[in-house]
Amino acid sequence: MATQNDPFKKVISHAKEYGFVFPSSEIYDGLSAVYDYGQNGAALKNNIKNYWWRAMVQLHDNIVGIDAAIFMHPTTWKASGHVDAFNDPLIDNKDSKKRYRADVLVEDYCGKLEVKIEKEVTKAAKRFGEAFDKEQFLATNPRVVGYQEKINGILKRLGQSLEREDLADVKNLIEELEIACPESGSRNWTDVKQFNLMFGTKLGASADSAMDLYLRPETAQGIFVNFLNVQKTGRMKVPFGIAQIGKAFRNEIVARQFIFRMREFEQMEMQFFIPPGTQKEWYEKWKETRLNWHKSLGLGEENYRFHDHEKLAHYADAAADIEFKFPFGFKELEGIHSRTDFDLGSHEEFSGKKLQYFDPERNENYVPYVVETSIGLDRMFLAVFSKSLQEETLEDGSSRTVLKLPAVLAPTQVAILPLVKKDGLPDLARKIQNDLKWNYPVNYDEKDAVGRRYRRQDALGTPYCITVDHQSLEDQTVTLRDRDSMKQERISVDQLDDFLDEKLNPKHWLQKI
RNA sequence: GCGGGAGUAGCUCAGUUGGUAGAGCGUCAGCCUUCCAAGCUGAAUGUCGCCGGUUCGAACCCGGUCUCCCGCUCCA
Repeated sequence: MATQNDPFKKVISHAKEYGFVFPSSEIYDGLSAVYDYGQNGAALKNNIKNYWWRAMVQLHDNIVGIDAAIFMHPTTWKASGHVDAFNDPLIDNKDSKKRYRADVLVEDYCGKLEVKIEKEVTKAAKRFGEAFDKEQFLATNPRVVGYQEKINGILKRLGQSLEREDLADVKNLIEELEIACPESGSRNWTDVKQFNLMFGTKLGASADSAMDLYLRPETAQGIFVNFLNVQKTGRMKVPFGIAQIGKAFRNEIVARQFIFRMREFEQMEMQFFIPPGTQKEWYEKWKETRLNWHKSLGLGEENYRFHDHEKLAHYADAAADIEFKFPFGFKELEGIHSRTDFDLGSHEEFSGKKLQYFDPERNENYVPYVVETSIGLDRMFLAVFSKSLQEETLEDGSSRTVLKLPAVLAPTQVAILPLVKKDGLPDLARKIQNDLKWNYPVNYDEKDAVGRRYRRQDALGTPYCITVDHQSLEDQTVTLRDRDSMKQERISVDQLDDFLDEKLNPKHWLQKI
């Protein structure tokens, strides 16, 4: 891209220029794929969190929220499967510059051998007709047996090498098998390197007593390990949910696209514990509920779609993404996963503690199934921000930049502007500001022509501007200007609270769900 | 990590064959103003990403390095 007309580039520079998102440690040239939220970004982000928390926790009497630590006992990540699944041996082809997973290359090679076996079977089946005994053929045909032994040998060696992290041997294996790059046909490989998607760190100040830890790669496990704590102390009855907002960390090989994929990111998720066998129904229910939450913000229904996973993660029996139309296309915004009893079951196994629920209706103990909703807070921020940023051409042919944030999320919800900064107008404006600031984030501005101030507020996404003029001094009315329509109406000062409550109270927004 | 592109004021960018930086917008102070940016006056802000080399002299040439963007690779 790199053209200044690119809408995504506009998003990034607007985010910086107006105090929403800054590159991290910018005075030191920044840090790759790490960003800081500025004064307006932090406010917007908090408002998004709040909107989610209200919808999920406050409005559901069977969902509670927790805040688990980022550090967790290392065994957590064995139980969750991350230690295995987040470790990839990668190898580059020096000629084609393509990167592959080394184990996948070897497995693909074995796949080709299996195809050869299949061909032999097909040939033989034709030759022998009715009398063909497949089992016997597989066990006795020397060529087929040879192939099969080779496959078994390769996979065994691969497994052992990966087990002891003997990456040199994985490379040897690739060379011995003369595996070529599917793209270039070249056999000019780099060494195999292990990529761990989890960030490691140490607990304990002295090196010898230190314990290896990971920064959590997902927040979900903090909920699973607290399942019983919450269920018992909260007297929760299945079905119930535990929600959490928090940071997670993944050492992505490539982190890109501004705040869409960061190495440090924030998730808002809820794990819903249900009786085994009811997962299908709850999965559908949460898919719908979550989509409605998104729609309630009014960013345009056409910007959302579901993407059902065909290839499922190791823990899931159904999974879908809610995708949003970002400036760079439809991408995952939120995931809804039917996680089965994988997590709790696995933690039972590794911890030796029972993580079960006695269901009085069924009169039995079971490990609850889980349906998860997990939304990337930074992605949600980007979705809201990028969709709201608009360049409008006005009737007179001029243009304005306006950030049409959902009013309920705006960092500043009301700006108070004295028409001129004399004749006592600022005094009344300040008085109105001091009244309103108890309920809303309010901004006061008296510098420059009022039209310019409107545009400034437009760029910040402030939905309402209140202008105090000379008439205000006489009859206690002000003009109230709407960001999106640019229309103004005169309203009495003592009606402001009612008007703003109608427009800004999250209640009215959440009732649309 | 590989390949390509790029880094000059808060933003967008200019900078002619190497002679130590400019514009517009924005910001700040003030003036003028009764309702939708681009009236007036004044001001601040850059070690031209960083380090090194060539040169009397480097934003410009060379080497290295960092960061960002795009495409691969990876991705619960």
